[in-house]
Amino acid sequence: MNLFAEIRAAVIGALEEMQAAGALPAGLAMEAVAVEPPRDPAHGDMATNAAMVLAKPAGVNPRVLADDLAARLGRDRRIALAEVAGPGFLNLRLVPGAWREVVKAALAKGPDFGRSALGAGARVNVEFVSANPTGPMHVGHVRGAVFGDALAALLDFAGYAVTREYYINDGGAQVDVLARSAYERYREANGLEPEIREGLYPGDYLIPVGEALKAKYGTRLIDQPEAVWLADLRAFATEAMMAMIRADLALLNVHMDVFSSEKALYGTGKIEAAIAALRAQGLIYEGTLEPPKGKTPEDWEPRVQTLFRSTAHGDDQDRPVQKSDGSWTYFAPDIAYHYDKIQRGFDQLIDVLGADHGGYVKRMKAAVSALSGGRVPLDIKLIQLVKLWKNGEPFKMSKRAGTFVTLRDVVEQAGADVTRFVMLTRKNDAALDFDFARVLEQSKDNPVFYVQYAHARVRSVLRKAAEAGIEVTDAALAGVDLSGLSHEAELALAKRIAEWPRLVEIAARGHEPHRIAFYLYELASDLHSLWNRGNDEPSLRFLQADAATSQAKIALARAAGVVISAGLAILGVTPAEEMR
RNA sequence: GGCCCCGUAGCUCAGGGGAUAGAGCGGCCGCCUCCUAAGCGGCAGGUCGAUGGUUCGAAUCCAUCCGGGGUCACCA
Repeated sequence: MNLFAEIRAAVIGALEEMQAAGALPAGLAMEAVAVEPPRDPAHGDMATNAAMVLAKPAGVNPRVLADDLAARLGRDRRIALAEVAGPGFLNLRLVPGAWREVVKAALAKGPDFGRSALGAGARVNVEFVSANPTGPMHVGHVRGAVFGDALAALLDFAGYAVTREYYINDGGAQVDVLARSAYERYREANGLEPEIREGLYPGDYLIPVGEALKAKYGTRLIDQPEAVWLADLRAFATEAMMAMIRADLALLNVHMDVFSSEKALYGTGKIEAAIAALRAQGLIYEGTLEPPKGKTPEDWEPRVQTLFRSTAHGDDQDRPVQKSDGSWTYFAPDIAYHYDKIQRGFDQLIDVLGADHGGYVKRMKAAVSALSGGRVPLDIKLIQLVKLWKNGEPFKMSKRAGTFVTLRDVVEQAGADVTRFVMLTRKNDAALDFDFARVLEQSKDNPVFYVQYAHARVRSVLRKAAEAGIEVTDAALAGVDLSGLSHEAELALAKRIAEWPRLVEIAARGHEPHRIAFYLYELASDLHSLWNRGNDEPSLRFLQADAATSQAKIALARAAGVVISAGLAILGVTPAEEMR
């Protein structure tokens, strides 16, 4: 039940009546008509801009239009008052019963309250993390992992068929480096001195891989040329790294549906097929790129390469897909990978990438646009940096110096719930400060505890009520007479609950899971506020002497709890039962 | 130099065509014999980076500029 959508439908219905009555011309575009909560509650419960938006195209005085609309909406039994205000807003005040219906709906639908049909089952592929399989995940990956997972959950809740996918970059030179690094650890496991040369991965995490290689190969590979072992070790070490990465993701409660391999695109004709598809559209040609404008690199020299005419689809410059020696650039398998996603039948693609991939956005969108004939939209969400702080000091991370903060470090210190919530309490395109001291403090500085506390308070009320012999199952509460809920503080909470389905759709449309976190904070605030009103006004406490009165108030609290828990589920955070 | 992101209260950030721009922290003043005070109420604090433009209406859209960050051809 989305009350805002329902009232909007009533507004549209009234406008159509006016068209039928000849008060408005036929064929008006109604998309811009909105029904929203006004910024100032004094203006009412909902406001519509219909008169202002339609006055000009209809050629009607906005005041006349608004008055007519107000009279018609006033007959709706859910609307107590419809009045024209300000520059032409139509402010609506709903009867208390409308809000009580929302509370009932929340209790009846439970965790599914707010679930939307917005996506209409459209298939969406969310690709995220895709960390190189060369070591454990570090803090830099955490935000993208949490964001992608929450976005996927949000889209699922909004009615999309979602696939969570990880693209394994196992085709490039970095896995050769990994294999050579693992080889040195293998030699070490056999009692030899490892030669961790400059450019190899020095991390301790490869020591167990060396041991495993010894167990598998014994001493057979020692002093053998690279050509003998490179391919095998690449596969072995990559698999070991992916096992580690899966375990790291599990610590954050992130679980992928599909792992796709870059390597699997080579030698199978997939890259060739993707490039051929572009070539068929005349988008592949041999040519020489202009040097970058303004600042030409010292060693710039013109080169003839195979280029993708990405400028035909909005890019600033055409992009090479083959190097001058004929081998593929990194871009070619990426094109093939996205082509594969299109061919698997997805209606929408989303890539979650680090902000350092900004320069990559236009070319990838161009490729997807060309390969799907403009059918499949690609949204690329760039995740800004996380700056680590510890006790007010910037916490520097350097692979070389060995001060390497892993995902595991973060989760083991802060916990998955806190980590996830904090990472999601910010827009993806704004940088995020992550202060260990503050996050570990478990104080009110930390919004996750504030929201958790609200949920715990609801659970506490339910426990107390049950002890007092009041029936508080969701089924019982959903059938309770709610007419006792009439105080403005109680209705304020019900109104916030009513915003939840609308908020879900806004967040899903914009691919903005952070809106869920901010909404939950506001909902928690309303609950805490009502709770404290009970200190001064005993009639506002949830537990009353009379069981029936208690049930109505508890139904409201429980409805808030239902929404908090549904929202936290999208964020991947466990709701707290109690905070002791 | 090109492209992308950011610029809103002392600090950290929401709001991204709508009415008098919000929250947390920090500061000041209050609230526990009462469902958990990890909470609540109040006060102070703003030329929404700047200038033009579009619009009935701009923090929001467009242009230019100024700050900050990222990125820029055989690395993925």
